Amino acid sequence: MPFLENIEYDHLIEEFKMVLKNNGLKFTKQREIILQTLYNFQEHFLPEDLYLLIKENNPKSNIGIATIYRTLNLLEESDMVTTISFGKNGKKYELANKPHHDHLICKNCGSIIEFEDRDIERKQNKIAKENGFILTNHVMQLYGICPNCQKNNLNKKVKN
Amino acid sequence: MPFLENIEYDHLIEEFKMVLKNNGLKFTKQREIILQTLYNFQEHFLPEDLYLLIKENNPKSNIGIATIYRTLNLLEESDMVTTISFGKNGKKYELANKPHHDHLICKNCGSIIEFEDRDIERKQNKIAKENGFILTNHVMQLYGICPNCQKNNLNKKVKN
DNA sequence: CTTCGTGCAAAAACTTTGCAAATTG
DNA sequence: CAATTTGCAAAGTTTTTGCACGAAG
Repeated sequence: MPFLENIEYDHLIEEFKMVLKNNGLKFTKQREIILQTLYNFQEHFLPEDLYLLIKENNPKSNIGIATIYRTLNLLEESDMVTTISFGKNGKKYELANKPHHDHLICKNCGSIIEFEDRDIERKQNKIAKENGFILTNHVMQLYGICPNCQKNNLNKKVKN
Repeated sequence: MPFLENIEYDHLIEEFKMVLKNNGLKFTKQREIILQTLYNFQEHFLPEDLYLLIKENNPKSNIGIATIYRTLNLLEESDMVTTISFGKNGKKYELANKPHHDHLICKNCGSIIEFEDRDIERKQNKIAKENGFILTNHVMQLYGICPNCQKNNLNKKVKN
């Protein structure tokens, strides 16, 4: 059994159980598998992706796509997952448990560098405050060409 | 006739015509109205919003929703509009011709406030430079609860 | 005139919902 | 046990597509 002694994961499950308890909801096998899968694969999932991955990794669990949707909505409402939309692909879900990070993304090769900057975060909080917002999270992605790709060209479907 | 001597708008149209010409496409009345509406209202539109607004402002044009979708996709592929996708509200489109700005988004009602911050931009450039990236653009979205939704206590369906 | 674009309606894709049976607390 | 959850299928939504006619170049 993998991940048996994973404190971080255990903590995540506890947090989930707490959300459920506070809302009179139940901790089911399906909800556990979904959270576990989000944790183990640490990816950005479309509901469909998650559904297929779970089908593959837990063949006997037979989770319906409706349950995936219901659980992702629940996790989103309780801020346990965040959503990002990368271009045309629609909304993708990822666990919100990791320490916050931003992304520097190469438009050519797709490589990603994660970074964190306290000054920017402070400024963001200030801006939110000035607008009366209670800030819950943010997304910051810087797009460009990485050092490796600076000699290459990229193609466009539609020419400008 | 409003907007008759608007150089900025004229430039936008020229840019659009260039994209069309470069791709062997045609400059139609419908495409013009869509671009004009995006320009005049400077909002974040769902396809449906745009459709209804155009129906209201250009009753005789009778543009179909399919044309809205097709044109928005075309504009997106040619980088003339950008999109934001959030929550149940789906993907919103806005013209990309305005000076760069970032977004403060209410997770509850989906309302969007634009802002711009030179300090953050400077810091972003610095980070890119430190990593050897040539920066082309960025996306920064701050998510939270807007003053109005805080007041109405609508902000949490699920308790943590 | 030739090619592309459009509206319409139908189809596809995506998401939610009603329900009876199963599971959880 | 009572209450919630589930899978399924059906019902909503949203977005795309096929087609015949109209418009643009």
